[in-house]
Parts: sequence; structure tokens; C-alpha cells
Amino acid sequence: MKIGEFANQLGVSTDTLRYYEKHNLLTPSSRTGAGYRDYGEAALKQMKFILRAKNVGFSLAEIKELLQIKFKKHQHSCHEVKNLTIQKRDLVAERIAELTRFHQSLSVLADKCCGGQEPADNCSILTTLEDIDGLTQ
Amino acid sequence: MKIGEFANQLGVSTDTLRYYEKHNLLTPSSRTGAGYRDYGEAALKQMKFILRAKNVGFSLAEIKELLQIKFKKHQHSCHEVKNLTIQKRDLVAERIAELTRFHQSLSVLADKCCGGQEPADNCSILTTLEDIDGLTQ
DNA sequence: ATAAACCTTAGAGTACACACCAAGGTCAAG
DNA sequence: CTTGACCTTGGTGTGTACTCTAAGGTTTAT
Repeated sequence: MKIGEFANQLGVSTDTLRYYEKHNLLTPSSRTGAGYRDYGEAALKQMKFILRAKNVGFSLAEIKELLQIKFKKHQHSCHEVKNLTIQKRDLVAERIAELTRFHQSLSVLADKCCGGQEPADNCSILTTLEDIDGLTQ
Repeated sequence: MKIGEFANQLGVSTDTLRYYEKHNLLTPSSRTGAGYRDYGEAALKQMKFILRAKNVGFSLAEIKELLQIKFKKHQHSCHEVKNLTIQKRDLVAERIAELTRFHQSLSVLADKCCGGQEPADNCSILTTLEDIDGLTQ
């Protein structure tokens, strides 16, 4: 698959794909005779992974580290690879905990709001939220 | 509280605080006679909220929207405020689901790895993971 | 065989989120 | 009453992650 079709399928630009290649996040499976990038199934999976990681707040540098868990196994001990994996897993757990608190706060706000057509400053619940305590606790 | 002490308590720079003020994310409670910024308890709470939101991957623009749920109530209907809140809550829920899948995948990798001193490519489990399917599914 | 629609590299430009610096005002301690 | 640590505004610089442009080569359809 050439870069244009590949980019279309994933909803990203061809520039982004070339940028990721340059920064060692995604290398196309091969090149055609004319030097065109040729992306395969593995590249598709890896790119989907990158996009999902990005979507939940990982930087490209962090994503690169995640991807290298796989590549590092050829140069490092089981111990090191396991430690890196656990470290990343715990980071993810922290973010989940943080997001769960956000979700809880937003749920409280949403559930208690009447949802009517009147101006919201008359909403009995919102009126009591004179500061963002409900979101900060 | 002057900007220096406030910044110290939160572990951010004074530059960051002035930047947030300029971009309407956090306005100090008042100014002293000399024109110094004076931050109070409400500012502290709001800043903590901003930092936590940032930490889980929200952009400053998104955080501004979250904060405006509070301010918007004076100009918009309960209905609109509730919808915005629900929309943001659902976005958070999606991120939690995604992160949970990440956590699961990383747990599988970590738990099955022997963790020994030998090169990781001899680890019976990792050897079978010839691609990153474990992370992409 | 030529136009349109693709592709190539290299390099410059942009938006976000700060970080740093200059020139100068304010304030508490010695 | 001055030194040093704070504060002010305004402007410039930096890293990240793209985004666009220029100049040109390739492929497909008519």
C-alpha cells in the first residue's frame, strides 16, 4: 500500500507518516522500484497503536519507548525488559486513576443538573457550585 | 500569596502562571498596591485542577472549556451546560477504556516475562511475541 | 504522449506550551 | 539607605509535532 492510501485509511496526512518515519516511530515495510514507500499489515497495526497511544496523552517520545519494549529484547536482559514494562504499566495505572476522578467529578455535575431550558445560573445544583470544588476534590 | 510562593507550592514556574493568566486559564484573585499578583485559595484549587487535567492529556484549550462549564452557566441554559458536561465526561470515559486496554496488555507482557538476567530474546514468552499484537489488540 | 494524480527529498513555516532575558519598580533586612 | 530578593511588562528563544512549499520523478488514463 502506497503512502496516500495508507494515510487515508488511518485519517492522518502523508506528512505525518514521513515525520514518524524520520523519527523512528514507523518504518514502511519496503520500497517499490520507484522508491515509493510500501506499507503492509504490520505497519498498519503499529500505526493504530501509535494513534491510540497518542490519543490517551502519550508523547511521541513515550510511544517510542513503548514500542522499544519489543525491540530492546534483543539487546537487553529479561530483567530490564520486565522492569521497563512494569514501569510503563504503573504510569498507565496512575493516569487511569486520575481520569477516573475526573469522570466522577463530571458525573456529579451532569447528574445533578436539571438539564432544563432555563438559564443555568438558576439551576439549583450549579448555583451551589460557586467554585470548582466539585471538580477539584 | 505572591506569585513566587504560589508557584513554589504548585511546582510550576512564575512564567507558567503569567502564561495561564494571559490565556485566561487562571486569574489571580487580586493585585496588591504595587501591582503584584495576589493568589488566594480559589486560585490554588483551580490551578491544581488545571495541572491534573494537563497530566492526563488535556490540552490547555480543552481545560479552558472544562473550566468554562462553570462560567457558562450564567449565559447559557441548563440544557447546554449539561450537554457540554456529559460530552466531556464521555470523552474521559473513552480515554479510560483505552488506557485500561493498555494496562491490560502491559500487564500480560510483564507477568509472563521470567525477569531473569539472560538476554530477553531467550525469554520463552517474549520470543513468541514477534510483533506488537499484544499491545495493539 | 501528455495531463493529472500520485510519489520523492529537503527545508522552511506554524501552533502550542512554555522558558528565558532585559529594563526597571517594590520591599524587608541590616 | 542601600543591597538583594522579589515583582512588573514586553519581547525573544526553544522543543514538540506537525504542515507546507519547492523542485522534480513516476504512474495511469485518455
